[in-house]
Amino acid sequence: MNPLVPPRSVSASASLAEVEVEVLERWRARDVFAKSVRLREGAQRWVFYEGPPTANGRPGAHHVLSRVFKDIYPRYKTMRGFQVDRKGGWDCHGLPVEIAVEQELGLRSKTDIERYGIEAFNAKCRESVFAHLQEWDRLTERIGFWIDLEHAYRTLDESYIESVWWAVSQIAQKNLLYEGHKVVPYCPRCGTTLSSHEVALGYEEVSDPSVYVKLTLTYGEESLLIWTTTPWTLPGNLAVAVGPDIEYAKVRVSGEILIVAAALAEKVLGEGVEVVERFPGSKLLGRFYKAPIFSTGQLDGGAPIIAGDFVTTEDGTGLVHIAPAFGEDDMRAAIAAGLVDEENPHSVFNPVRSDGTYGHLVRSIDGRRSYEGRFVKDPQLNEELIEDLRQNGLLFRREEYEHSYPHCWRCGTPLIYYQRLSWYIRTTAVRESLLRANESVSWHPPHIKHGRFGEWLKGNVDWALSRERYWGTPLPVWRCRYGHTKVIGSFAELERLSGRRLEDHHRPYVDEIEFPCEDETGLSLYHGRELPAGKGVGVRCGEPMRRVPEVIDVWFDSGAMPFAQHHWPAENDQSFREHFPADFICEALDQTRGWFYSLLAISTLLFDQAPYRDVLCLGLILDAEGQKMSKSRGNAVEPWQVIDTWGADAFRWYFFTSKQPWDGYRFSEEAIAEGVRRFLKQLWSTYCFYVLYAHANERSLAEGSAGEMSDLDRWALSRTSATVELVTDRLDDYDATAAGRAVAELVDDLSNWYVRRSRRRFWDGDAAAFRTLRQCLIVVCRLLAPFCPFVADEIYDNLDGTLDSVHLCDFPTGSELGGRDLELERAMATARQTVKLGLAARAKAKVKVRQPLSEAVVVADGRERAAIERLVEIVREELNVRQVRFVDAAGELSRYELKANYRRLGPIFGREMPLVAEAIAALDADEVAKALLSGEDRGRIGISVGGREHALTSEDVVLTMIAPEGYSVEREGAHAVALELRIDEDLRREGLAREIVHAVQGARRNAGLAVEDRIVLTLSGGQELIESAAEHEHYLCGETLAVELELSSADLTLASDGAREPERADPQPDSRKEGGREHAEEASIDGLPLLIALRSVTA
RNA sequence: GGGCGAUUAGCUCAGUCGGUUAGAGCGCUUCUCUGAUAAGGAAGAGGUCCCUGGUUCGAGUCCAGGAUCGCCCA
Repeated sequence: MNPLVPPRSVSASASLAEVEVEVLERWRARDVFAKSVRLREGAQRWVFYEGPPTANGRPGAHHVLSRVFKDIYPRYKTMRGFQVDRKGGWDCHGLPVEIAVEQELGLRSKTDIERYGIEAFNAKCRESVFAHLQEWDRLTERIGFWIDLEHAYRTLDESYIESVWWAVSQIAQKNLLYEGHKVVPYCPRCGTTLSSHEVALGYEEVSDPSVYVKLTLTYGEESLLIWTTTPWTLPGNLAVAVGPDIEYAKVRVSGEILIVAAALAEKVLGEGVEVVERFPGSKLLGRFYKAPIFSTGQLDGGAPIIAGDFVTTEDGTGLVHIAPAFGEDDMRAAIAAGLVDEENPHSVFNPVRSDGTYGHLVRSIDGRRSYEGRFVKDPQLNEELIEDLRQNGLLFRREEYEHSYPHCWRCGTPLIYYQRLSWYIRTTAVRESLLRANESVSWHPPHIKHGRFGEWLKGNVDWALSRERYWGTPLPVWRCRYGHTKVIGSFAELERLSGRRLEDHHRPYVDEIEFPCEDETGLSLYHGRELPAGKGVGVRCGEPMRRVPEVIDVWFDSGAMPFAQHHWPAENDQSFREHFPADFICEALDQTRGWFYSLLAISTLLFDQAPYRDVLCLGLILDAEGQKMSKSRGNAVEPWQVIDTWGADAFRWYFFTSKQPWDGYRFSEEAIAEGVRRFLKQLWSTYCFYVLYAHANERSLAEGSAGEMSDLDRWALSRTSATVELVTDRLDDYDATAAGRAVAELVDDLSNWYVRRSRRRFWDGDAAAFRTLRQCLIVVCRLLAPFCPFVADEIYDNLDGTLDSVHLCDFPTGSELGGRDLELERAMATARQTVKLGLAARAKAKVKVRQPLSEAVVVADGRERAAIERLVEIVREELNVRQVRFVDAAGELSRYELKANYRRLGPIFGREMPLVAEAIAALDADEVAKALLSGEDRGRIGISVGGREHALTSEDVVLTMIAPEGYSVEREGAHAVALELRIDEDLRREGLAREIVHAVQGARRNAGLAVEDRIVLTLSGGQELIESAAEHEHYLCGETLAVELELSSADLTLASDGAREPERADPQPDSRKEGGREHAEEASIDGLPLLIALRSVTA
């Protein structure tokens, strides 16, 4: 078999989407993915972690985005020789699943769920998780994302849960797990806290009353002026916070002395207020004001002024009312000031009940009226509270305040920030380790590291781990009535303690497990209750332990995947160690607070190191108008539509090359179409060209003629090697964009330069040309394999096919094609530049390229001239001139313009640079050019600026050539091309012959002939045309594959009734077999009529 | 309100170490080439490099402030 002749014929108009489906079939049949991994067994590992998606929704365009980037680098690394296992994963737990089920079942609250039954509810969740699994699988395969879904980890699996439990128990052992009371967004109607994601769904612009309240100091006449937009929180007031470094002022206002931040005095109290005294906030610390504000039975007599780092002078008064039960800042400040015990939830005064109404303690300021049972966000209540303040002389002013405020996205109730008990991981204790671990990570783009992610880590707060929900990994904490707690780290341990083994450790089953408390000393979570007799230190407690009701935040699930996917440490020790840490992960930018963080936090807590080395962050996909895609807007892209129309490779190519992935995308089908047209089709067409001509020349190629390598061949190989080097460098840096664009440029050069310039040789069956193009195309396929795995494999399989798939090949190296020839690459660039100038000169003179000209005069010196001379045949043919003549700097065509080279001289002369430029411009340009270019007069030409002498070298100036009059000239930089425009008879007739050939080729095409079909040709027409044809008969026949040529200069009378309309390609494919079918058409050349009649004959 | 990013031709995007004529593709106009191409080539029109100030001999590029958009957080 001849390797130069591909087995399959191909169609230039094939549908790539259909080709892809065939390739997929081949992958399945040949088991290529598994083989590609197996092939590298024992090689150095390169580890990829799959960030698990949830399969309870349909996959969208953004999933395609992340999945193709998750695919390209593992493919690349595999081809580079690494063993890259790709274990899939599914995120199975969490609120999105629960919400979907709630909607399906028509449940509206937690009470509804509990009435329905947790067991049945969770069973529904388990089903719902994989509702769209099939579509996910289908899409994953169709876009060529190679990942092992058969052995995917699933966060709901028993083995996975056990590993998560182990992690929690480890963290507990390090004393980093605690139950704390923090302020969280809470929907009083639904009776549940909301995650930050849910909160973000419900922001609405609202107008709330805002009040300025005067609080008189316990010692002294002055009053603090505070500001709040939530009057209902005032009964929870425990303190006022000031900024210790902020300047405050005592201001006299209608007989009263008020204290406000100095910077805000005029804004709040009006211009020209009388400032009595200025002092720093630190002077207020430790003083007290009269409290409580409303009658609550707390704080008899007064409350303290404390420090708050969050206090600003942006708005308000610079004095902030502190109600620890209702604000995170408030809580932190109160803890810092020692007003509240972080460990003890009962130390916080919270006057609001869990349904959002005041408890019995809240009464009016005078204590006569009770506010018990009033809903705190009720506008009417707030008006009453304000009126109460006014009547008691505490209200300074009341305004309306417009701001965005979160509402429950399910029921629309305004949320309240509310103190709530939940379980926390003390990540703040390892903040430094987190930052250190982050330092070891390479982020793409780099600014994430110290920007978004680094900033987030610096502001780290403890991880709120628990959720008061149902469908999740149960929090493995058991507790007895005395507060002794036990954190279970394995199923075996639970079995040992309880004597029971569960098949399913989800709720509600795990909730039923009880065991006697073995605790003897642990009292850490025992709050203020008296120990019963006989339960003191050193005595076994023995009380039944029950699991706390919470489940674990799903982010902990996915963050535990490095070990939980292997069921480590219970088993697979080696597997885990071989796959930790990951070399590469890739997710969208929104994961900085999600998976990127949960992975890093858990890994740092357990192993004190980062779990990943390189992270690629992807941006968002916006629609063509720059709007975020969403189902409700109706602008979401349906991936299947794109794939069915354009193919997966086109989709992938768009994501890889249209822009840097982290910048986000403005999605448009036109952009994908352009990628197909400009790249995939161009590559495909080049490939089809090769196959077509290889088949046409099967016989001569089979004879094994070696052919002779030309400079163009050597250039193509070197040019390809250059791209290999660049692509490797860019992919190593996770820059698929630049890498892909480099491949596209190579393909463009191969198609529009190498092939175009080599057509003749392919026609003649020159084996060297075939060998070169085949080599280049195969390397292109190997370069392209990670990007467009389908088309790359299709072309490889037909052109080479040594291995079962291109994906089993090694990635190409720069040296395998014989390395670079930099001199030749430069020379070709110069030659192409010369051609460009020559074509521009032709265009300017309005002389068609088909008309030969006698001479092109090229102005070039030294290296440039040598380069063009080396490739002069290419330049000559491309410009269609009989000869190329050179003139150099000393020649008649050359005149120069002289400019200073700022880049070089700037640093030397600095501020004198303008003078230098002037001095250089004043020199005789031609003189300088001659002197410098000849290289003989180095140092002779100098300038004098500011008393300094400087000898000019050729590097110090920029010489630009000016062309003289009389030629059609184009120039750029230091070289120019002029054309001799005089056309003599000889040239004229050759031009006409070329026109005739062109017309006959058109007729061949119109007749529907194959490129290799021979013809019998009859031409009749104007005398000049026929004479030209006769003179160039050999050329004409050779070009048009005419085995017979009949010429007739008989005067043509063209049918005016259109009876002789040129025939179009015959739609019946069998017409050629019979041979001899006539085709005739008329053409007009330079105003002369020409009748072309041809008939194909069997060669 | 805070953090991060973006802003270059009608559209989509490049722009290296700061260097004096800011590029490419698409689209538009004119011309041209073609024994593979849905293509290729040449010319033309099209720019307040978001704004203001600063550093510098010199700023699309560096610094500060601001505007607009996006994301994340509050």
